Amino acid sequence: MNDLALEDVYVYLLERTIREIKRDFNRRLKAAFPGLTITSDQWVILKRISERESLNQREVAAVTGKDPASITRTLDLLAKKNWVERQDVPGDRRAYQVVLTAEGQELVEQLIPLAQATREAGLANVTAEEFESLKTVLNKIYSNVS
Amino acid sequence: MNDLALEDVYVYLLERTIREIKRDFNRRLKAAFPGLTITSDQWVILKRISERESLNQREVAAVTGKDPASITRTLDLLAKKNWVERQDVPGDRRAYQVVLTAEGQELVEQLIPLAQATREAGLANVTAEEFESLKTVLNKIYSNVS
DNA sequence: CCCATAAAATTGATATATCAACTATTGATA
DNA sequence: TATCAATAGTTGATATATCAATTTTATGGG
Repeated sequence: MNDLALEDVYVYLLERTIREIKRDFNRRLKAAFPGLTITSDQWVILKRISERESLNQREVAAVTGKDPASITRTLDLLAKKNWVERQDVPGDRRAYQVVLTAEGQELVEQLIPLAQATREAGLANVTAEEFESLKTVLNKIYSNVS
Repeated sequence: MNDLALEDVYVYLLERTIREIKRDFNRRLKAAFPGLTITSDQWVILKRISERESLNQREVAAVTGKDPASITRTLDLLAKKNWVERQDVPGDRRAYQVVLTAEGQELVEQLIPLAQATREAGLANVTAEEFESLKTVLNKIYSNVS
């Protein structure tokens, strides 16, 4: 990082990219569903929950790549909005099963096209090879530093 | 994002990578300088300031890719630790010039090798072509969503 | 069966991000 | 030159991340 041009500071590029992706998602959200307040982080959690029969918070953390502590707090928000519910797990009183409410289900269905469009817009003109390379490099870096 | 395998959710890959890079930096920091408490975000700001003769907070925001509001608050922390100083700008009473203190200078000098090592470790076994491709794709995505 | 240890979730402290509102100042222009 | 828009910075509200500590419950080995 010693006097590198900004474009060679890959952490900077990564952060900038993520920031803009999230901003893009929020913009689209606001345009398509004015009045709806959901963050992209909340969306990811809802979406991942919707993909499973049942999962506990630990698993939500795993499938979203987030910290269990963050999950606890974000689920509180999502529960307050009546999009998710914590249910007791038979046989393990430490854990909760996290499920979408009917309202949460409906919301996810509504937002899926927007999420897909956002993804496609982000990857427009990125070739399949480039995308593969992106994944390869990110995985390399990830395992290098893990 | 519709039922994509996790590894194809590139936002997930990006976030995961950044998170682990920062964690790696913090681990190395703690190992090499136990007792020193500086976050990787603070480090980036210090380093960027050290590279210029003088810059105002707006410019600090620009060269770090961070929000002016975040810069204000992080500079407060850095000033409290006596690593940076806000100086009046002659001719513009709205702005501050941000400079490192002697102590801040020294700290930056000390940490540069660690930052370089962290960078190199992260990019180990990433080829030059792969790195170029990474930059290309991130820039493409960035401009797609901006 | 007991106990040590692990696991699931929560909480607290702190740092950062985002966006909007706000203050103070500057600059452009009518 | 009076005014109004733009700029630099701060602040408030809210969301999220991280790490450590804590609580409650499970579990495996003796």
